[in-house]
Amino acid sequence: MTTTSTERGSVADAIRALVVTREFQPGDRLAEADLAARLDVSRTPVREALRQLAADGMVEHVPNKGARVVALSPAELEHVFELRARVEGTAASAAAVGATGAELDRLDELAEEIARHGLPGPDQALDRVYGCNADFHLLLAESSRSSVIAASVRQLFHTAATVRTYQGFDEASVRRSVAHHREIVAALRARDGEWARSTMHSHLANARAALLGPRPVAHSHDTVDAPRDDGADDPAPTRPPS
Amino acid sequence: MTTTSTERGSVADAIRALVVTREFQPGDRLAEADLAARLDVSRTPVREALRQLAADGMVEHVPNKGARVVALSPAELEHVFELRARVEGTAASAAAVGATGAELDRLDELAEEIARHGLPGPDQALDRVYGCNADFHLLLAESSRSSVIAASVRQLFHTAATVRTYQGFDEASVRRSVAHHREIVAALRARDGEWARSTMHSHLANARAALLGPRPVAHSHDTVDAPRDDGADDPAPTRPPS
DNA sequence: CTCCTGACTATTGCATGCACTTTACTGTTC
DNA sequence: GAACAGTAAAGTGCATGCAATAGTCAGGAG
Repeated sequence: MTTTSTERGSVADAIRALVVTREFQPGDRLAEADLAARLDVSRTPVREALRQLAADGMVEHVPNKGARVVALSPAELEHVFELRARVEGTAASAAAVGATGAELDRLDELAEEIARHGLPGPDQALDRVYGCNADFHLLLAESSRSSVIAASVRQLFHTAATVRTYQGFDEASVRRSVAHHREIVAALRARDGEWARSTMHSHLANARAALLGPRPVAHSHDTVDAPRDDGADDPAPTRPPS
Repeated sequence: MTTTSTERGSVADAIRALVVTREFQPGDRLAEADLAARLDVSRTPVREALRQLAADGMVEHVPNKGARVVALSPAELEHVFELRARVEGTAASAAAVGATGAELDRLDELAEEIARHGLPGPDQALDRVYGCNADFHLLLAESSRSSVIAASVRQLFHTAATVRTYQGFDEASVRRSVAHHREIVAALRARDGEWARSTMHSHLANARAALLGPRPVAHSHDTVDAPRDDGADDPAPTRPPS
């Protein structure tokens, strides 16, 4: 059932997978000995991976107290989407210049796979969308030909690893999202960086709205500081008291 | 001579300091045993710190081959400044809402200290500016009240740890930069997020120009792909062949 | 002279063991 | 019954040792 060994994949990836599959939920402690036993390695590589994940923002590390899966508040999720829009928009713009033909072909494949597994139909499999979506966004970042951009995208993407793609999306949001992936590749093929950037902005605004609901209106007299989160059936991402 | 022990400060910070002081230059190998001896700890915490720094983007880690200080090409430095402008602009905007009085006071102090050590005069000490500037930008990021924003700012800032603040800046650029720090705090005190954001944009555009020279003009017939870097006397940041 | 092959060295990757900190429990005292 | 102290258990932090891999150099064949 669970992959019983690390199998040449890094320990950090294995732990990320455990978080993505909700085996560890936001706020859960990540005990080193426990992870070491699960992944069938010693505590040493586990500790290294946890430090790495902590720097990535997926895990919170407190000295002498261990690591926990980060629990993002709705306000912080808003920030994740804002930063992703800006950073991945830049990535898309740079990828319009730098992407190779092979990368564009692979992005096409991934966009189609996301469509197959995301849209209603015989092949729908929402639990398989997360991986394809991750591959799409991270490959796009690589296509920017900039290690700096790629690292920033990776960090932000992994920070939101607990947000499962398309889970809780309404169908219209899913259709828009699927269309965005295809359109981004079209923009890249046209070598139009601004087209790619703005489509990426739309893509992430759509995801934000599907997960978090309408944006809070600053000068309204109700719910000034608390963004809505209807539409998302995630467990309330309340931050554990530090 | 060198700080002979880690003294309660984390090993990662100690290694960062070695890079900032140019004891290790971009492209240099970071051998675990060597660092362990220098910092008077065993290889284990050194390895953990290197993984962390690799996730932060300051160090490049190749399996079975060890870690090297990242050498950023001029094109990647351009990307660092673009992303910093977008991400730290967002941080400044959020800090205008969230910064506490104590944080604003500390930012004021840091801005003044940067002025004292950066501007010509009896207290000028360019080598001390880096630390103050780092404190300023990282504290500003903390003031955003968002761990996500803070982590992104940290990552981008540390990625460019090899760029020494104000070294090679002409005097006009230094004066602008000093004024920017003060103006940003003024904008935060006015709780004006857009003011803070745009001043931060100017601040980083100024730093970019001082270090990298005029931006390449896309549709010019000369130097299309190679950004100028006159004005910076840094050693040519050529990327080692991978 | 060049290229290939082999062993040797240096360095990384990982497992294990011990010391110290934190936490939870239990027994005692007010 | 509640609060506190002392102790035991659990878990992290770090050092050390061994196995495995990459890099280096010497030797020999073409």
